[in-house]
Amino acid sequence: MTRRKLKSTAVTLRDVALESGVSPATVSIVLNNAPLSRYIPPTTKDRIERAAKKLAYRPKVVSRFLSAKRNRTVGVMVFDITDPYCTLILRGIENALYQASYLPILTDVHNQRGRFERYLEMLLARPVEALIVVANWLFVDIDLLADVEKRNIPAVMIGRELRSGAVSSVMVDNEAGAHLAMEHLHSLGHRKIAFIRGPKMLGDSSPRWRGVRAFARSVNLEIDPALVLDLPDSFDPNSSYEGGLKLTEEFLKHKKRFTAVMAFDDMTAFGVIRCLARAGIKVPEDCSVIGFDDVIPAGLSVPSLTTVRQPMEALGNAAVGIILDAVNAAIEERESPALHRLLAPELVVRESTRAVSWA
Amino acid sequence: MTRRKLKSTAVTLRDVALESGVSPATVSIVLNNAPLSRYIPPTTKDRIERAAKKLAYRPKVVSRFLSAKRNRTVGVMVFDITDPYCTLILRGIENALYQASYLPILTDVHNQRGRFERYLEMLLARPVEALIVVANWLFVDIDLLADVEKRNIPAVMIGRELRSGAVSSVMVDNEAGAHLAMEHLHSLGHRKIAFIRGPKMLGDSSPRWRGVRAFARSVNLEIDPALVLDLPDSFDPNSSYEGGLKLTEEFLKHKKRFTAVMAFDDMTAFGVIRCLARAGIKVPEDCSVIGFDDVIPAGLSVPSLTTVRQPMEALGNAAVGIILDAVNAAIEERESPALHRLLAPELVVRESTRAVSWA
DNA sequence: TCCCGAAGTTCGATTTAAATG
DNA sequence: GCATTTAAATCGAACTTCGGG
Repeated sequence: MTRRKLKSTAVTLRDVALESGVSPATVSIVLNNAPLSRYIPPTTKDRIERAAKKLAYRPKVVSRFLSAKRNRTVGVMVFDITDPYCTLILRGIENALYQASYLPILTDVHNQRGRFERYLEMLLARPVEALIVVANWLFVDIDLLADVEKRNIPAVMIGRELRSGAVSSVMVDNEAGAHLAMEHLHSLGHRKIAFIRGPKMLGDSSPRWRGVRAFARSVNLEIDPALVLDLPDSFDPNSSYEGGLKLTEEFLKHKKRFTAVMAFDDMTAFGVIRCLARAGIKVPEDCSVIGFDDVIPAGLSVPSLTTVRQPMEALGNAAVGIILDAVNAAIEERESPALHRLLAPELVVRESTRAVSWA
Repeated sequence: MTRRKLKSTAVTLRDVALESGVSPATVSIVLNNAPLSRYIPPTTKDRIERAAKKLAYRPKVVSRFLSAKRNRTVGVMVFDITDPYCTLILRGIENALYQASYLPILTDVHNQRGRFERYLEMLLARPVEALIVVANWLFVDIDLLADVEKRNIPAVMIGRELRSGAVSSVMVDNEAGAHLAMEHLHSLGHRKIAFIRGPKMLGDSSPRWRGVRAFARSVNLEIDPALVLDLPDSFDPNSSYEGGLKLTEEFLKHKKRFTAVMAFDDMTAFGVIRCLARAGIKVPEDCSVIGFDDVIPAGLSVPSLTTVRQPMEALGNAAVGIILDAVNAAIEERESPALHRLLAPELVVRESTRAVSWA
């Protein structure tokens, strides 16, 4: 049988009523265990329940929450689903939503502003009960504020902060993370460290650099300006890999000696390692490399990557907690201020870093 | 301002009507550019349009498509969103859906049967117009057939075929892919090839092996049974990486000489490379390794991985095409048979394979 | 007193038939 | 009779009220 019957066969409350020989009202009362169901005899209840089961009846959520103005759906926007960073956050979001019996509508913005706007409209038009945005780039701004705030839809951003406004945020503590990385390299004896900083556009970049400088100051480590380069601003998803590659070439060209590279993120670190490999420089024997994020490939590559882990599932989780609280607050007519949470990163030591050889 | 107004502010047609001083009907007519709008003077139109803009009015999809029994939403189920294989397919699905102004509800089954069932219920209860399932494991079976077919919801599976039933499928041509891989290794002079086959449970495994044997026969290549091992059946997402690692150890223990390894998929290949590296065997100098899938890390690792690319975005695209056709067919009360499409794979030559050294 | 069911309500956008000037 | 506008019915499905038996 590969044919499809033409008549729609969605099972409705009425069907269950017909099947069990009672009225829709009775079915509703029994199935929802409403107060009135006290008066309904067990035999009838049983009959109804079996009929519902037999027909695989599920109340449609749109109808059910018609008057409650709810639909147990939240909109999720990611900047690039192809980016493993997004993937792990998504896992955290999905998991938390599942616990709460919510479903996510997923939209992938492809790092394009136009796409972001169109998707935002589509999500608001559903409408969704709340919005979670995983965004590192900054094109998410006035629009989010204007439209979302006007409609009072709880919103939270992961990975970026939007001070001023009703939009909450959840982020990793970038400064602490950079501190962790520096501490690790320093404890391995590295003193000549090259840095590939993030693009200036990126909100993560400056706190990480702050963390680096703070640590350097605290141990009297000198940072050679010639060994500091910035990833270019770019919307190309592969840009940090390419950037790591090219900027490492720069370092090598200048003939400045360094024993370790601190990359802005894991993708950059992969680019760095690739470039060093080409130049015949072995990681970690000749040079240590540390990343940031702990994206899935980090543990798989050869050598596996030492990195600072963002608690990505926890980020997703926290975001869901925030918006669900806000949704409940709105229902109970309570106020709910925008929240801004910082989550602690964690150092993951693998193979790409090693103590400097004094030979 | 971090406070949230208490009154719900969903803007409705009525609000626009109030704002512009006309009736809801007029607003609807103007905003939809309905035939009747011919008679409405530009001044009124303008007033309405400005009011709509000012209030950021968006017609709710559920209301709009109430009579049409549609909601422009499809359910997407993936077995593990953390798997880069899923990620690229998702990109294809998302893209095609976007073109058609549909939105996906994403569910991640975590390779767990119970989760699959619960999610299936939730999606059917929405309801969604159609269902796309990215599944390699086989727990998707009778249930999908029973419930989905009962409700006449168009469904398509990516990566697995469910002959018998109304469920369509889209897959890569595994046999052709294996053939491609073998041809490549053979042309590089490899004759002693070790094989790590997929888990028996997996639908992909047997056609790939068929492709291997067909090619071997065609060039009179002998396959040493001692150099053929199977990945264990497992639901652990990391299992193929671990499997590649362990099975390669087996090969090395047996002291059988081989110059190339054909891994079931890229993750397995990463495990293989890791194991070889530990044993001091260089890839590709001492041994070539080829994968299957072309997941994102494949191009990033050192050495980058030669592999057989599944056209994953195209898979997602094709799936969307199929279910959208089916949805339209249902609306027009046409029949629509289940479709089964095979897409061609592509060889991607990178660094992990090299001609055998005859030295 | 206890149980049931017909009829009406809910959401918001569209559509129709009719009412204005 | 014509150009504009609108009140009211409709859609789907679950839920709720109220009165009858």
